Parts: sequence; C-alpha cells; structure tokens
Amino acid sequence: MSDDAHTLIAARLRGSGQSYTPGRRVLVESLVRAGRPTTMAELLSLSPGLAQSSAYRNLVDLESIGVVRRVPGGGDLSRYELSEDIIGHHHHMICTVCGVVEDFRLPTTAENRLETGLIEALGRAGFRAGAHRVDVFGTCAGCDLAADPADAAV
Amino acid sequence: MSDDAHTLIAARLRGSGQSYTPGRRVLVESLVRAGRPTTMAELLSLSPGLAQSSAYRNLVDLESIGVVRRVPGGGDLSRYELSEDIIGHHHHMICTVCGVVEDFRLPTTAENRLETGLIEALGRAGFRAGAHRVDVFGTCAGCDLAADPADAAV
DNA sequence: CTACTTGCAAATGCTTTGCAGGAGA
DNA sequence: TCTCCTGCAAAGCATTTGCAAGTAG
Repeated sequence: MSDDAHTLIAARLRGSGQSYTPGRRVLVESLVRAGRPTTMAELLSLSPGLAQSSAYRNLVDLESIGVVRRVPGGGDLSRYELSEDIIGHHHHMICTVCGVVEDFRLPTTAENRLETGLIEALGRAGFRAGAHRVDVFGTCAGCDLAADPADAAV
Repeated sequence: MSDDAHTLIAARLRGSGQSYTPGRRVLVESLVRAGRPTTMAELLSLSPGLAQSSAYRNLVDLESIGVVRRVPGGGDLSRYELSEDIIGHHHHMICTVCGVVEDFRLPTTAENRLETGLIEALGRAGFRAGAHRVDVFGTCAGCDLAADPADAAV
C-alpha cells in the first residue's frame, strides 16, 4: 500500500505544480505510522526537524489535493489523517477518557444500510447527501480496564 | 416544550448552585429560535446586549450541566446547540456550499440498526460504545437550486 | 532564471481569564 | 454579607502569514 500511495501523492502534487518534497514525505509517513487521526503536536514529534509552519502549510497543500483530511476529535485540537482515497472509508471512535481517536470500519451491509437511510432521510428535507462521518464516543480498551480492573481478571 | 425546558434548566442550574439569569435565558432562547447549531457570532446577534465573554462563560456553564452541547461544523467555527436531553437525539447535515448546519432525524428502525451495528463493530475492538454522532455533508435545498436552477422549473 | 519550499518570527482570530463593579439571597 | 454574575480589557493558544533565504528544474 505504501508504495502506491506515495506514487499517487507524487502524481497529484505534480498535477498541481507542486512536488513531493522531503517535508511532505515525512508528514505522510508520520500519518501512516500513526495509523490514526493525529494532532499537530504528535505529528511534529513524529517528524523531527520539520518546522511547525511548514507542517501546517504542507498539510493545507495535501488537503487541497485530497491526500489529507482534517477531522474533529473530542476536544479542541484538530487532527489530521490520510484521506479515504488512500486508507479507505472508515469511521472514528473517540475515547472520552484519554481522548485518543481510532479508526474502525462498519461491515459492508451495515454501511450500505446507513448510507441508504441517510440519503432517504435527507432527500425528504431537500438535502442532497454526499459523504458522511460517524463518530462514536466511549471508552477504549485501555481506559476501560483502568477504570474497572475487575474485568482484567475474567 | 419551551416551558418544560426552562424549568429543567432552572432546576439543573439550582442544583449546581447557580441561577437562571437573564443572560443565560437569552442564550437558551436564542438557541431555541435558531433551531440549529449556532455560531458564537450568530448567538451574539440574536442576544443583543450580551457581552461576548458572558456568552462564552454561560455556554461553558450550560454545557457543564448538560444543557448545551458544542458541535463541530464544517469549518473552523464552533457551534452550540441545546443538548439531546432537551431537543432529542438527532444528527447533522452540513451544507458544503454555504456552511449551514441543520438537524435531521433518522427513522427509529434505521437509528436502532445503526446503534446495534456500532456496538457490535466496536465491541470487537474492545471499545465500549456510548453516544454517537452522524454528520452528512452535501448541498442544502437553497444552494442546490442556486447551483442548478433548472431544477426549479420541474 | 523562475517558481516552489522552508524556517523564523510576527500577526490573526477565536476563546479564555483577571479584575472590579453590580445584583440577588 | 457573601456568592454569583456581568462587562471590559488583557491574555492564551492554535493556526496562518510575511519575508528573506534556500533549492530544484
């Protein structure tokens, strides 16, 4: 996957008169390594030597060519992830204890039913539905155990 | 609905040693009048004479007692709405043209299927699922017509 | 040579906070 | 009188931008 993704990204950048610079590559690789929506602080620590302003600017560039997406998390900090073109359609679970955001996928049938339901419900309101996002709040495995260690004994 | 809501809000405020002041009431009434997630700028224009800092502070207070909820919209601005305790469970459609955010409801069966699907999919990941939010991006009726006036002739 | 990138530092804009006066119990 | 609430102005903070130097084609 990684190789194809880099080729795609390089092509899209070239298509808009930009190039796949080391700064951009390290950002993309940090996003791949993180494997989940990542805050700027995390990205910077994963991308040593990259100036913050460059990171912001590159993320804007990558977003404008559909390689990166900015997603809202639980708190106030923006998070960044690779676009669904690259990592596929998915949703987010947000731990209300530690704030981490992880990806998850809905089984295809559930996903299809949801999409159909949304198009129907919104069509009635005169709204032409496109993409959707689903965020689930709850407790991640680690925080769940920490909160109720008895579960660990089972 | 309004009367009950105000009673509930007053009770919750009292319960935490606060009172339902005019500033808080005008905010709640602005949210009711708006009928959809509202930006600070909109709230202030709907609440003449209320200082911005008071608005922010009161929204924090109302949020902490579960009367108001802050929701992410399409852009960078925070939006505020009455909590689901008061206006019921619903989701958001976000117009990618004008940025407006409107509420919509999923039919009960679709909603139940979604919830079941989420709990199942997340349980497998060790995540204890609680509340969820669904946001749909698309074009609202007004922007859709503006973009393609031919539709109006049908 | 020309256009794109970068880092630094300064600016921006939303949100939060300090403080002193005012109002309610 | 004591605590809560308010407005104003001053921070705070994540993000954006100006600018001058560096780099690739």
